[in-house]
Amino acid sequence: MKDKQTVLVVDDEPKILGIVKSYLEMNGFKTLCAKNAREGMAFFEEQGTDLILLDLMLPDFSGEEFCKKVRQVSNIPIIMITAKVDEESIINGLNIGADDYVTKPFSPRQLMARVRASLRRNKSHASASSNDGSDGKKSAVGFLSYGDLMIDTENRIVRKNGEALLLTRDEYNILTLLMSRQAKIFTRDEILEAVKGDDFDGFDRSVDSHIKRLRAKIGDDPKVPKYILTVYGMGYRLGEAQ
Amino acid sequence: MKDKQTVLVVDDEPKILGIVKSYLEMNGFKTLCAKNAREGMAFFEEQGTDLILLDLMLPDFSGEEFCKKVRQVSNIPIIMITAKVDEESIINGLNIGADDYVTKPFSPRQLMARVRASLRRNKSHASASSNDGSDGKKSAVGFLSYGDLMIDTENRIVRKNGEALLLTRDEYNILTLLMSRQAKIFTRDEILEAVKGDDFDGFDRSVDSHIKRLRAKIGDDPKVPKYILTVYGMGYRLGEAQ
DNA sequence: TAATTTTGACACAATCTTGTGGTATAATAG
DNA sequence: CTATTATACCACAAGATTGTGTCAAAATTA
Repeated sequence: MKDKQTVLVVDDEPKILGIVKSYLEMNGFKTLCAKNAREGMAFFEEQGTDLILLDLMLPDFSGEEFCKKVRQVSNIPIIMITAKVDEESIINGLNIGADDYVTKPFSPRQLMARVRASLRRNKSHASASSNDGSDGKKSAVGFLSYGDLMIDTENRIVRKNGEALLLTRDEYNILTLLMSRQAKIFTRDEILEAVKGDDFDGFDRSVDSHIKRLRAKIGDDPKVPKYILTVYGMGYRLGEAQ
Repeated sequence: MKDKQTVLVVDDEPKILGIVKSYLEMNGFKTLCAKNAREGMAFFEEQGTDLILLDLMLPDFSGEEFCKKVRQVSNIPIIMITAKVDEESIINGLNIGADDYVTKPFSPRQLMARVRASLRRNKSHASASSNDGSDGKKSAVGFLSYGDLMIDTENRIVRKNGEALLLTRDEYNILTLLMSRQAKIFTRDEILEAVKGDDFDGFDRSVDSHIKRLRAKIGDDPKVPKYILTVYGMGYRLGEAQ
């Protein structure tokens, strides 16, 4: 079903190169390792890759230039690797054409998540991706729907009976999460992880606040919810009242 | 349906040990606590664990050595606990074979998320889980069925003739337990242990209450039960009247 | 910087769930 | 058949969980 995807890693620290390589390969990717920009360019031009992991601090010429050069001929995802302190370069990097970044030190989990996300995002642009909907109703690519709710995921617009709702970022993300797997019960932790990332250290109850606001906006009565159901002791899920 | 998974925590700070322990146990894990590497090795060798949480700064021999030793014989996930500043050791740790890390201070959520993610990842590599169905009917993964009852274990939905039943958490867990091994007689103690954990200190009688409520919800007449049978002097089991 | 929006926390009320005692009923043993 | 033991049932209290209003902190925008 799929050929192994290739990731080019450009970093001058051999340690990081080694770690990243081994984790990528553990996760089924083919890797090309370059210890400087020149080498990286060579790989990129000769072999072709599906994604580039790029340290911005390189010995020969800068990651920025590398990034620019690649962007002149290709749209493949580029993920920067930077030190956390260096916010300036992050902003700059994103400006120049990188798709995402990870800050050192990063966990394998984090890295793989970013890599997969970038590849997914890129794929969906390149080729019509299937809707992945697990046995749900068929729907057009880029749309999620449930009842009279419809989400245009491409443009982040939520409509109820055609009328656009003004959702905040988190509200939108939560609703999209629930809609993406309509039967599944999402625990508060899962919701927080999906929406805020796994280093959020607030309370579970903030999810309740979001759900409250969401329900209000989509016109769902908490006593008799039609959309967002509470599963006592577990979490929330989308579905019809049972 | 599931044995409790065991996590070995190796840390010389009693405070952290205590906190981690309590959160793990709250989340349904069995924990082994070791305050130094030697103790940890002993636990690992004698008891076997599913995951190790390892502080890299240990009094006797270093976490690195510990990690290496474990890696010589096992692939179980190892998550490092490190101080935030110590980037060097993080990189080093990942190099040596740790799977992930959390930096102090960490939130319980974060910790649990990492633990679960690591276990999930490891499991999917290790073995395809089977349906375990003891000579029962074949069924799709994620479903249990008996008569006109069906449980979608993925989404925690119980249906009778297609109609969803509203079960509480404990009711659901008990029913799932009984359904998971249809012929087996479960004693009240077994039921309590499976549902409430082994530190529950209530009475057996509460199981009766649950059974009563369950029977009412699934439409089972206690005088002539079709689903949940009482085995006098023993407990309960699923099955047809004898 | 100021104004506005968004978000997280908290307290309290409302709701749901569960454990328990007491008693009635049923099953078993003698 | 009676005594004994086990289970069913009920009502209610205790305990958990969730909903909501409010407010302050944080983020965003002007």
